[in-house]
Amino acid sequence: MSSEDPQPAPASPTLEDVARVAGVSRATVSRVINGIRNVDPEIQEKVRQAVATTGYVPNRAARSLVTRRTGSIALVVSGAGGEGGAEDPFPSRVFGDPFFGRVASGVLGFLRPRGMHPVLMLAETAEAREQVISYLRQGNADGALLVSTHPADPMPKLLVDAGAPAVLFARPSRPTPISYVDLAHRTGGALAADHLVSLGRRRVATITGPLALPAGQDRMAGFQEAMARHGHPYVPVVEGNFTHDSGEASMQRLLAEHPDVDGVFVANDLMAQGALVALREGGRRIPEDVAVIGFDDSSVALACRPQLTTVRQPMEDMAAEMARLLLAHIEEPDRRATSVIFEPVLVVRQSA
Amino acid sequence: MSSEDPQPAPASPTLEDVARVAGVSRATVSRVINGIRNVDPEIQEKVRQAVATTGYVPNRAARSLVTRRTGSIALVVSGAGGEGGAEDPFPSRVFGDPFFGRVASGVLGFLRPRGMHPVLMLAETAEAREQVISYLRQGNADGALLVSTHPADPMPKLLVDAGAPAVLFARPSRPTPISYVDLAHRTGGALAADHLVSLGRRRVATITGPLALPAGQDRMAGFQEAMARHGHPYVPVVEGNFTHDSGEASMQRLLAEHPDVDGVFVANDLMAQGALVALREGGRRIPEDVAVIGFDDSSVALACRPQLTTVRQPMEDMAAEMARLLLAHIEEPDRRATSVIFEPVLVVRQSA
DNA sequence: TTGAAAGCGCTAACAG
DNA sequence: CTGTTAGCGCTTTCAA
Repeated sequence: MSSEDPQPAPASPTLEDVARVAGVSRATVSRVINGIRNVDPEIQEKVRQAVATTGYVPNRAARSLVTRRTGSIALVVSGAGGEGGAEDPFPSRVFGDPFFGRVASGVLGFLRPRGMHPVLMLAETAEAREQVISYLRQGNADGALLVSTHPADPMPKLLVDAGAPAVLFARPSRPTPISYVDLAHRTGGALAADHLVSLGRRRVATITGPLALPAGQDRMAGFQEAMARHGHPYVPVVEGNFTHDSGEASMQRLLAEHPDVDGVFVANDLMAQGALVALREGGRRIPEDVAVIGFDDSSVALACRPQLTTVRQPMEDMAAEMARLLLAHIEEPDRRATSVIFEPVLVVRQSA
Repeated sequence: MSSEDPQPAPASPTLEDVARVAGVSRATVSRVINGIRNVDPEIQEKVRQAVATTGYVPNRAARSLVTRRTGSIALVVSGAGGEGGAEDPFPSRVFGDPFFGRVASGVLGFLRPRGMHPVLMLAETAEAREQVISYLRQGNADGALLVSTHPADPMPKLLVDAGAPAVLFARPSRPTPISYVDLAHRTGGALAADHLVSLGRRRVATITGPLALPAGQDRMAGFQEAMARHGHPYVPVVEGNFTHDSGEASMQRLLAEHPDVDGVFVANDLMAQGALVALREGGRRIPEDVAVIGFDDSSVALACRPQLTTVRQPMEDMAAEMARLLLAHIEEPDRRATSVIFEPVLVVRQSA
């Protein structure tokens, strides 16, 4: 009541301490803490008191050791590539992409209420990939969520071989027995085509993503097929790589080769932003002269002038679904690989 | 040599297994694995062999339990706010900001070679903040890196009170005995002023960040002071909030109130991008009619047309320094709080 | 230089 | 419904 005894080491209290204070056994305290029934309500109350007065928090390492669960999952962003130069801009590039933010946000939203946490990892070199696998094998994380940025990414196979629970964002380029969440990219492309046609555009073209990527292929194919259905079997195509600059360059090429183009479907918003720049420099008014449709509905769609009409990918929902699937795989290790496909929707703004 | 015996459960090998194969004790294997000297080279070799043949990887939970180290650190992005609506866009917003990507990238670059990993956490509500503290107390992470987005953020104090090793990005608004890494914002503002003056601009204005934030204050003050030194004691000011939209709106106001403005210093690139839009709509040519200088040198600076002249903040280096400081605090718990201030540099492009 | 043994803090049978 | 008893896999004195 007067002075504090100098505690030599305020080592955090353990189950043992709580048990002593509550006058019960460690096991009982453990039961109360883990919400296992079959504990006398009165004793439960006494334990809760003791927890409060001691300021007890369970030690996760000790718990993990026996439960073989960590409550963490790895959130892996992978590329391909063997070595990667000393000054590889890969990390900045990928985390800087608004894409990643939405994935992180969706994952966190699902994981957090469940007391789980994502550990950020990069897997862009062979060494980094080994590190991820080893991390999982050490039991640092219960499973992995993988966002792959390269068609030749060896990571999916490595995860399968390691027997680690895992879920991919997007279908792997090579068939792999692994769960994934994806978007109906073809439908997205078709949505864009239908809208351009309904706007009366007839001389349309498309700037695609990397065609080695299923998403790149499918957005283009969906667009072409729908245009064909509308009686336009031939659509000029320029392949981009999803960056702002490639969008600008591709649009310049398109303009040079097809100066009369009146509508463009661009496979992501970042490239569409670049395309807008090229169009303006080419003296085109948007959407009067050329209508532009992007893809993703990322934050840049709103930053564009005019604001981008775009095919929305519900990234947060997709990411949450990935987390949900992963937890299911963790609960039930022999679960079969599943895929969940989301439907895109067209968001009409000012560019088309 | 012919067929594989069906292993009932290929439970991962333990130290015990390796010891048996190598014909030594657990303790010796442990020593070899942890690189402790005083082990006979021959035995070392034998152990290494055994590790290889068994495919052993140390179990981190077991190790943590005794070492009291996890090899993880929390990377916390915090706001303020008590509750946060059901559909709080905070997570998307913050992770979508190119800012966050660069921090993550810098942190990862430093941590990875040291075998440590960041766990992503959000702390935007009272509940979430408690979760972070509890996470640290449970020994899930050895310390925390905090990126605060709000001047009234209670997180710094909570961390100090919890006695957790922690390092902040940016000086806390309220004096707090905690280490942080920051930028010489005043110098940055001065750099912008000097450049505008050297360009012959005399009717300059500034769009600031939130003035409740030290960074917002300091960038403005540095700019004003330098302008005063150049003989321009009065500079029109409009306060923005670091978003694209607020940049656009602020510029519109500036244009209405000071139609003859010929130079603007905008406190971040995102707002500068918005300002560019407003200027173009106002019929101004950039940089001929109005020179614009941004701040950060984020990816949007390059996406702007014309490309933004901007004050570069070496985010990746700053983030790496945060990680370095944090590890120092973890190694040496009684270490005094330190601050490290980085110098900004002006990156001249086309907008000024 | 090496081994034996004692835990780290917790959960999970198994009795009672 | 509660307590006793084994460990989980590792590091780390302490002896030898």
